[in-house]
Parts: sequence; structure tokens; C-alpha cells
Amino acid sequence: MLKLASLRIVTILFLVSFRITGDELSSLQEIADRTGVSVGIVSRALTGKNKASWKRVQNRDKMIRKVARELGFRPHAAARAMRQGKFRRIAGVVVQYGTTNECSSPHNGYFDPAINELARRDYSLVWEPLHIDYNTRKFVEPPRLFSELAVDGVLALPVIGQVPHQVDEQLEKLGVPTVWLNRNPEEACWCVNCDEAAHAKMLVRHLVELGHTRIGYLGYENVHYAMRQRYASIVEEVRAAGLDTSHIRQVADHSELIVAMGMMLNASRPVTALICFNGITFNTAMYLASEKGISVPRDLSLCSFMSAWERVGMPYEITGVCLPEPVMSRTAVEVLMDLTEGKIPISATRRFTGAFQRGRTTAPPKESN
Amino acid sequence: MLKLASLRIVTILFLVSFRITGDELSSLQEIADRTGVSVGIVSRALTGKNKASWKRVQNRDKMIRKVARELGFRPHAAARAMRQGKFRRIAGVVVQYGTTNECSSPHNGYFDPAINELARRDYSLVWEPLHIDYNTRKFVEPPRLFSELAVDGVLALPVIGQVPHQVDEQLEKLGVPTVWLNRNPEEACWCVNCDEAAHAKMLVRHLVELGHTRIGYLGYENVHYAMRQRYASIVEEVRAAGLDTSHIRQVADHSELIVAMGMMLNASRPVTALICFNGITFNTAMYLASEKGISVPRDLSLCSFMSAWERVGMPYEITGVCLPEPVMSRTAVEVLMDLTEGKIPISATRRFTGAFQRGRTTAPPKESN
DNA sequence: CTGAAAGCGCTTACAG
DNA sequence: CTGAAAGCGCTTACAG
Repeated sequence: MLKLASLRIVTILFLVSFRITGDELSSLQEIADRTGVSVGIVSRALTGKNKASWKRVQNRDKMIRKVARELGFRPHAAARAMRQGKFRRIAGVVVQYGTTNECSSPHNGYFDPAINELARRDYSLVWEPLHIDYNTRKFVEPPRLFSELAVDGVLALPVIGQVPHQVDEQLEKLGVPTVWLNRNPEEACWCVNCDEAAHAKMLVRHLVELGHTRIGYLGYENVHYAMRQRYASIVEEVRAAGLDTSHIRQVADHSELIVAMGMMLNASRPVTALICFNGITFNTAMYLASEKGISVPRDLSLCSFMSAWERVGMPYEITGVCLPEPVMSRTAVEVLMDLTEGKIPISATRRFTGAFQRGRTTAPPKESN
Repeated sequence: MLKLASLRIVTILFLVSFRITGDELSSLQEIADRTGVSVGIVSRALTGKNKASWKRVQNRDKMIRKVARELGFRPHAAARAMRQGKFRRIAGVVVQYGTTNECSSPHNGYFDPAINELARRDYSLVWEPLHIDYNTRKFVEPPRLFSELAVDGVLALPVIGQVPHQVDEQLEKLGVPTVWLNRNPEEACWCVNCDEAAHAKMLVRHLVELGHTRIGYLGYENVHYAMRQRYASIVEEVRAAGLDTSHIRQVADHSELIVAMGMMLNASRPVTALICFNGITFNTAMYLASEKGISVPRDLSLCSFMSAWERVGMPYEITGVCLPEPVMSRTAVEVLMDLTEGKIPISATRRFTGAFQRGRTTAPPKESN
């Protein structure tokens, strides 16, 4: 009881002190009052628009900036946005299926570089959820993004499957440009992609050079552009190498993945190398192999397509393609900035290639040792 | 050449059409003009503040809303923010070391639930980078968050190590409340944490019940609150079980982790179970074990602390504690909303416990089979 | 060079 | 009930 009372007092004291701090928030007017000049002068001084080279003016402006610093002055973003007709804000949108309560797979491989690139230009990223019901294809909740005017552009990322036309319609109505990452360039005007065919080639060639002849691939059946490209390119490369493509597979869901993987590893002539669609598939393969006493890379070579975030902090190097999310993301931001400024960007669609990383998870097949 | 020219024409046409769409952006004034009422009426109609029950008024308001819909009217967030003195925006801040070009480890286990919780209250999350130079403890770039007034509150997350005092000072100057996730409650006023001691107990007890006597732990040496708690609790639990604590270890960096793990697995009496600090450490252990032909769980039991994002899409269940990020994050948002509204939140510091998941990566030790 | 004033789009207290 | 008007904090064209 005493403890509760004291906690309450602390709380109230905190709120009071917080209030006072809150009231101290200063405006151009306050700085003008303290320095005896007009708000116009203060505004120009703080934004560096008093270009007179007179010593008197320069000293006065220095003094104004000092007072502003002392008062902890921060310009009011909304006032500035209203006056300038620019929010200096970009919406980061991940188009995904599912309820709003789920934690999605990570996208900071794209968003971290975008944020930094935007910050360099004095822009921020607003993170907007966009959940689509898998069956009805409708918005789970009407997205805030579409209900108010608050950003100068949209950086969008389709996660699973095709982007429902409602999304495109609503985005168009927004009246600000949208740049897409990893979307089919036939579906949208501004797309930044990576060269999945080149990536597939890197991985298949690496395994073929090591001497593998029974190469498997596992990904999810999906209408997502990048996923389809990845699968099709692997098929093509394996076929071009004159090898059997019967282990190049896409599955419908998680349980099918486990079954298919088990079959590849248990067959009378099991695959000696497996290309995984992403880090999660890679790890699943690793766990299953370990359960069965299959050693990687002694008995099985494993490689994967790796997102930037999947490489963070991992002290053990796995073999795979390092997807070029950072350069894609920074390029997308550049295109978006050009569009918001009314400039014509370099090109409508750009495509980047990642780097091959030779790690510890691939080796020549057992038989050829 | 022809292709380039046609592309350019398409581009220009697109920009023109975009411009026109841009010009169509409607305001309350335009709706007022079209419906023959004043902007006040329109504002009140759209925000549901015309409470008259007269049929005439109700029909008129319905008509106003219809016109607004047809014009694709969206309120201008900045104008609203300025008038109401509220941005309806929260900054999401991850305090991290390193240069701004890196991709950080994922935090959407916290941010996804926060975004959804905020959206329910008509708030958005602005993602603000905050990079600290490891040596000088200074900001790598002056964060935008501290240079303008643009949010009503801050949801903050320390990633590595202690939060430099500069951060606290700047946040205090902002004049809006900050709620911390996973921070030492002695360092800040509003903290939402999880019960690392309870989690440690879950994992150690599980392994002890399976019959393990040589239990290892690997994490990184770090001054981060949650990491320290995790390590200290494991030591305590293993000691309480009367077992040897010499394999409960923290290492300084990645290469030390590999060395320490190798020693644990290669020793004359290797550990039979290993608790990993997080999913990355877990996977590293898995890879190393696989290289050495050690099968999980036949030869080695592995379990881990698992973040929400580490569980997304993984079809194979690993044994571990599912960290309660979602409930922590939603609670933090609740506290923050109370604070921004001047209310006194439930309590200053809250602590949550995650769920134990029995997966396929632990089993009784070999000897007892 | 500099100050006074307009205006960005909204909400709401106020007067009619 | 409803319209006209004030005002949120900034920037900048304009006049002096």
C-alpha cells in the first residue's frame, strides 16, 4: 500500500516535470521575441537564407542560432509541411496476407538502407501495415495510408503472391509516386529488381563445378514474381548442365516441404546437393539432415539465397548468393526522390545482381572423393 | 533507339497523368463549394460531429460524405496535426552501434505488433535510425528525430550495450514521453521487459528433466540488460540443479564463439546439451555440429531463446522459449498512449513471460538411452 | 536589408 | 443549427 502510494507520487511528479518540459517547446516567435528581430529574420537565419555577407548580419544570425540552440528549438514538422506542400515522409509498405496480429518475416534488409538513404535527404520512413485477407483479397483493416494525406511517396514490397488490384487502385488514387521492390515489371511502372537468373546460374554452376550431378531445389509454390523467377531459372540452369531436373521442386506449404525434403534425402539415390529458396528453407534442411545423421557438407552440400538480414551476426559462413537488397533499396529511394521532385528518373526498371559467397556448407560429392 | 524513345514517351505520359491526379487532390473547401455549405459543416460532417438527429441534416451529411468519397478526399495530416497539436505519430527508435550503411538484425518482432496496435488507435510509426559510434559514443549522424518536432512519443529499443547518456538527454529534450523495450528498469522511467529468469528456468529444467548433466550455454559478453539477465539466470539455475557451470559461457565476439563451441563439442566429455542465446547462435551450433558429424538431437540437444521473427515460416520446431515480444510491444504502446494523453499508465515497469516450446531438437542424452 | 502579412488546410469556439 | 473567422507554426513574396 505504501509502495503503491509512493509509486503514484513518483508518477505524478514525473508527469508534472514532463508537462513543464512540454511547455518549454519554443517557436520562431519566441526566438524573435528574445532576440528583438522579426520571425522572418529568425526563419531565414535558421535555414541559412540570409545571404548578406555583412559582419553585422552574420553575427546577428550566429546569435539567433545560439538562442535557438539554448531554447532547444525544433521546427514544427507539420507547420513546415503545410507551408511547403511537402511532408518529407515516405511510406514503407509491405503488402502481405494474413491477420494483423502476426509478426511478419523481416524486411529490414530493404528498409534499413532505405531509411539511411532517406535520412541523408532529410526524409523519414513511415511504416504502414497493409494486410490482405487471403481468401477475400480485401484489406483486413482499412489502411491508414489510404485515409489521409501524409506522405510524398511510397516504397512498396510485395511479400506473398500477386498484388491485389485494390492495392494498385488505392495507391494510384493517393496521387504520389510508388516504387516497387521485387515486383513484376510488367505490373507496375517503377520496379527495382534483382537478376534471379544470374543468381541461379551462380549457385548451379558452383555445384556442377564441384562435381554434383544430383542437385535438388526446394521453394514454395507461389505467384510471387521473384519466387517464380528463381525456380524457373534453376530449372533452366540444371537442364542446361545436362542434369536431371526431377529434384527441382516447389511445394505448396510447410508440411509438404518437410515431406519433399525427407524424400530427397532418403531416396535410394539421394540428392548430393540442395539449393534452398531462402534461409528458413536452408535451416530446415540443416535440421532434417542433422536428425537423420547426414553431415553437411560431408554427406550433403547445402546452399541458399540469402537476404541481407540473414547474414547479420552469423559467424559461420554458408554458401549462397548474397541478395543485393541494399543497392536495390537505395536505388528505389533515388527513383522515388526523383519522382517526388518531378524529375524523370534514370530508368523505369532496374535490375541488380548479388554476390556469390563460397562458405563452408558445400563440398564435392562423397562419391567423387 | 526506338525502344528508348517510346519508353521516354511512356514516362512523360505517366508523369503528366500523375500531375493531373496530383492536382485533383481535394480539400474541405472544394467539397464545401460542390455541396453549397460551409467548410465548417463539411468538417463536422466528415468527422461525425453534427449530432443533430433531424432527417434533413442527416441526409445532407450523407451527401457530403458521398461527395468526399467521389473526390477521393483525404484530410491533410499536417493541417490536422497543426490544428490539434498532435501528430498521431510515434517514433520507433532502435539504438544501435555501427555505421549507417549496415543492415541491422531484425526487430519486427517488436515493431509489427506495435504498428498494428498503433493503427487501431489511428497512429502511425515513423522509423528513425539512431546509430552510435562504438568508440566515441557519439551519433554517427545527427538523428532527424532530434532536429524537428514530428512525433507524440517514442518507442525505443536498445540493441547492443548500454544506452549512451546523450541519447537519454536528447530524448528528454524532445518533450514527449519515451517507453523502452528490454531496458534496465533502473535506467529509465517506463520500461517493458520480459522475465529472463523464468525463461532460463524453463530451459534448464527441461534439459535437467531429460537427464542432461553437462549443459552448456553460449552468448555474447555484453552490457545489454537482457543479455546479462539471461546469462546470470542460467548460471543460477544450473548451479541450483547441482550441476557443473563451467560450460556456461559468454564470449567476446564471433570468432571466440566458434572456438568456444568447438571446445564444448570436442572435449573429452563434451556437453550433451547446449542452450543458445538466440537463433543465430542456435544455427551456428547446428552448422558446427553438422560439420563434425554430430547429430541433433541424437548426439546433442540444442535449445534456444527465440524471437518472434525467428519463428516465422519455420516448418521445423526447435525447442526453446518463445519470447513474448508481441505482448511486450502492445503493452509498451498502451503505456505510451496513456502518457501522450496525459493519463497515468497502469504501472511504471511491466514484465512478461514467454512460452516454452518443446520441439524436435532436444532429447535425453546418449548415455542414458 | 527587413518587417508585416499572407497563406498552407484543417478544427472549433463564437456569434447570429 | 450554421457560417465566418481565428489560429495552429512556419516560409516567402512583397513592399518599404
